[in-house]
Amino acid sequence: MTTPVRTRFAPSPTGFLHVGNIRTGLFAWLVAQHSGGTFILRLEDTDKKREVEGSIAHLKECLEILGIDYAEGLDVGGPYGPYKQSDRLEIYRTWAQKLIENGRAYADPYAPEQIQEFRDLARVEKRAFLYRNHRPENPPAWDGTMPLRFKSDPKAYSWHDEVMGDLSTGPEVIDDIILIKSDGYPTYNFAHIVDDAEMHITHILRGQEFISSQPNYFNLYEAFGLTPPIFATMPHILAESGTKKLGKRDGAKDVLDYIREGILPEALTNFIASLGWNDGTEQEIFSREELIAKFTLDRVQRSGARFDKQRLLWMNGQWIRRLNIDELYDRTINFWPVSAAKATEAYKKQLLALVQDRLKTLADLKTLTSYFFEEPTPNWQMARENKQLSKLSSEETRSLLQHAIASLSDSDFTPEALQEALNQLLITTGQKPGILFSLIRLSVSWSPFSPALNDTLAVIGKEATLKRLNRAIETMNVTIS
RNA sequence: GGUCUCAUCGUCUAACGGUUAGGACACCAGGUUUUCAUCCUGGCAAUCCGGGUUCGAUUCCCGGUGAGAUCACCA
Repeated sequence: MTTPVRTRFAPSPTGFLHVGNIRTGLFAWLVAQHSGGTFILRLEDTDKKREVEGSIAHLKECLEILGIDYAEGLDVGGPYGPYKQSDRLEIYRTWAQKLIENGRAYADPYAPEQIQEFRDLARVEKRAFLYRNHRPENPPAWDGTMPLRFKSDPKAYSWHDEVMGDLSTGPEVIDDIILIKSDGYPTYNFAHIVDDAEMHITHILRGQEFISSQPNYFNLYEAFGLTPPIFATMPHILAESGTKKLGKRDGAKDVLDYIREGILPEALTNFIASLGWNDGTEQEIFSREELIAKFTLDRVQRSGARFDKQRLLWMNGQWIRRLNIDELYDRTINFWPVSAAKATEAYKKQLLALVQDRLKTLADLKTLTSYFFEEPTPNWQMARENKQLSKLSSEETRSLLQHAIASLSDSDFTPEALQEALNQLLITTGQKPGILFSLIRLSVSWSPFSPALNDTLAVIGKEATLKRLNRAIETMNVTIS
C-alpha cells in the first residue's frame, strides 16, 4: 500500500511566468498525473514588496492554456486549505510557537545594518556568512516586531534526490534561518515546510537554486519531528546566449508571449518537457497523453539545458502539420491579416490547406496570406533582385505578361485547368518555368513566396488574377528607372 | 573565498564497461520538372584534460580544468 502521490506547484505572484517557472510546474503535474495522484496549486505570496498586480490572473491563464489542471488548490479549495499563504498566517504562528516552546526559535535582536556588517566582514575574510556565529546569548522575548529565527543544530546530511542522485553536505552549511519576518509574514524556508506537511505533499520538485538550502530544511524537519518528502531538483534552463540560467533579467519571456506569437500550447508543452527530459527512445514529438504515460523523474537530465528557439519553431511546425484543417482554423482566429475580416470561413480554410506546410508559427499567416485578401502593391524591385527575372529585358517581361493574360483569359481557373494552361504557356513562349512562373507568381502576389502557382491563381480567381497581371504591366515603366 | 552540483556534435540528447559513439534541431548539397515551405536522400560535426581500475572505458575511482548554484527580513 503506497501513499497516493501529491505534488504541488507553488509560484509567487511576482509577475509573469517564464518557461523556467512553468517547467517545474509541468513536471510536478506530470509526476502526479503519471501515478494517478493529485496536483495542487498553492500561492506563495509572503513577499508583499515584490508582489505584482495581475500575477494571479496571469498564472491561471498560463496553466489553463497549457492544460495544467488542478483539482485542489488556489480558488478551487480542498481539504487542506487555505491554499494562499497570506491566508495561513495563524497556522505558521502556531507552528512557530512550538519551536519557541522547545527552545528552537528565538528573536533576532539585531538591526539590519548590524547584520550587514557581519555579512561584509565574512566577505572580507573570504568565508561564508553564518548568522549562528553571532547568535545572541540572551535574546529578548519574541514580540512579533523582530524576525524570528530558527535555532539550528548543525550536522552533516546525506540524502537522495530523484534527479541528482545521492547528495551530501557538512555541518558548515547549516544556519539559523529566519522563520518569520518582522512584517509578520513567514519566509519561504519556513512556510513551505509547514504547508507541504499539512497538505501531505509527497514529492517536492524545485529548481537547482534550492539545493544549497536543502540541509537547512532537513534541520527544520527534524526539529518538527517530520518525515521529509521525496525531493527532485530540476536543472536550470539556460538563456539562449551566455551560460546563465534563464531569468527575467536576461530576456526570459512571458509564457503567454509564445502563445501570442503563434506557438501552439501542445508544441510549447512538448518543447518545455523535452528541455531536460527524454524517454530514452528517439521520439521527439510527445502529446500530453504520451508525456503523462512516459514521464518519470529518473530520466530528467542533471545538467542545464539551453533554450533553443530554432528547435521550438521546428516543433511548432510539426504540431501545426498534425492538425486537420478544422482544428487549424480554430487556432488561427486571432492571426489573420485585418483584410481577412470579411472573408468567409470556407475561403480561409481553403487558404489554410495551401499554407499549412509553410507555417512555423500561426503568426506567419499574416504575411503568407495577405495578398489573397487585398490587392498587393506592385514592387518591381523584387523582380530586379530575383536572379532569374533580373535577366529579362523590359520588352521580354511585358511580352511574357501579355501572353499570360491572353492564355489565362481562356481558362476556367480550376487548379487542373490552370496547370494545363500554364504548361501550354511554357511551350508557346519557349520560356523556362523558373522564369515564366516566377514572373506570374510575383505579379499576382508581390510576395517573396507563395503556394504552388496553379493553386494560388485558382484561389485568387480569374478576375483578380487578370487585373493584377494588367496592373503589373501598367506599373512597369513607372517603377523601373 | 566557503559549500554544493554539473560536464557527449554549435544546440537538445541516446548509449544500465565491449556500438564504425545513435537520433533530433541548425547548417551544407542533391531530389520532389516555378519560389518559399513540406517531404525524401546524403554530408559536416562530439565523449573537457591527466592519471588510475579493467582484457576493454563516454560509462567506475582520483586529481585537475571549466561552467553553474548558493552564502537575503526573495522565492
